[in-house]
Amino acid sequence: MIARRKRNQRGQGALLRSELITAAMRILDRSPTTALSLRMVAKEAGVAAPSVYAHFTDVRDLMTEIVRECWRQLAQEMGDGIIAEGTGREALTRQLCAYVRYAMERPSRYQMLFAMQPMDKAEPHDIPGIIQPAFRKVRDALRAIRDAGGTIPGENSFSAALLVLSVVHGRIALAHLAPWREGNSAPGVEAFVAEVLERLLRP
Amino acid sequence: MIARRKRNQRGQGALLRSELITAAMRILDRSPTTALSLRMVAKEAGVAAPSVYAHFTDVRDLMTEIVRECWRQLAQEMGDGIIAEGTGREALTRQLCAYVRYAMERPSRYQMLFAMQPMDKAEPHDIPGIIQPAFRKVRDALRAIRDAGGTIPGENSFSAALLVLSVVHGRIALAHLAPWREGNSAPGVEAFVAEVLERLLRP
DNA sequence: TGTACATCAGTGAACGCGCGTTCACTGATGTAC
DNA sequence: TGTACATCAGTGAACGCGCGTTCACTGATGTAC
Repeated sequence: MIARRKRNQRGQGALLRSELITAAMRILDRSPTTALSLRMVAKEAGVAAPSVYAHFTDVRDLMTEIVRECWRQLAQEMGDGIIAEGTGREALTRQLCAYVRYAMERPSRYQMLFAMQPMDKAEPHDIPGIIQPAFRKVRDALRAIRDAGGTIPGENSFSAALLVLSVVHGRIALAHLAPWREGNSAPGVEAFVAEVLERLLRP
Repeated sequence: MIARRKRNQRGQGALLRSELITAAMRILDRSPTTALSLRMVAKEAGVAAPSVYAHFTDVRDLMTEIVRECWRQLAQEMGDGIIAEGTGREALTRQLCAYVRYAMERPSRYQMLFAMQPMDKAEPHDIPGIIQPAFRKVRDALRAIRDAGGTIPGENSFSAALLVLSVVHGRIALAHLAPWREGNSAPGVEAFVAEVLERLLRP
């Protein structure tokens, strides 16, 4: 049983918002599913279901913010990888290995990233905005490689990043379908990515 | 309203099984969602919910067979592409274009392929078996290219196929996140794949 | 040729469940006088 | 310093819904005699 939560102090009501999101992360890390619900998240946070409405307009808003948080975390772990010194190519490799590790160690969180249905054309959608933190990191690394005189696979850093992320995500998705197969472990996929990168950055 | 279906003749009860699966396909083609339910499928087939149990042990069995059918169709469309004559490389390109077209024109069906959660380790799972029809087609085409003296990207046709399918699936998944963006249309993705293939098959 | 019966394909009602959302509320905490 | 009051964070009960699954059943169709 989840312990009943102590209510926030006056003026600190907004804290519940982030507590709800981290509760969602705990659920995702614990179970191999993408099927989150508002009630599950509220329960995990130790709060009654209606309390969610003080911080999110509806269940879709909640889910969107959870996905956004997943992308933000992924981008951050990719960023952490790049802080260490090294050439552009090494930096890119570290970045993508961080990406693969995130995806393989937290499969449910990763699957959330791509589970979002594109919304109605009528209402404003900013899936690109949600994805950008991670995409930009790869594009910038490729740009650095090109500016240092290296070869990148594509006309510009944008299309090169699209290719690189396609192959990395595609490989991860296939690995997730059959995680028990040899080669589909985290190190297996990392090795695959390193090898492909080597091939793609060859002049 | 779905018309109430005429019951099958005696001895033809098994027909309902395939009718249920094609009903599921109709739902997927009509709506941009992967959230199928047993009751939705039964209703679309013009049948009461309990009737499903004569042909599938439970909802999971039904869903598994629906996914299997999606893979089978995909493999078939890829096969149709290869019947025409041409070099191995042309055949592979046509095959992958068929793959891309299937994914872009029937996004919900395509998303089903990857929405299956890997099942409990305890029970037998044959996701690889489900995927194989499509995977083998690509591997065989690559094998033919190599046997004809061409270069393939990887030590053997299996790892080359893994690379090729990774990049194709990855690109499609990214396109599906933002289908309204230029370049994420079916022809845009087909062009991307053709370009990448050209690069990967270069000696 | 007629009729009783077995089989088969499928139904209708019901179950308990979790879902998103609403509403009026509670009770602690700070503020004004 | 004491007290009335407003605000704030969150609750409990209820709603209607669709879900998967069960059960006893119905009614058409073929078969045996």
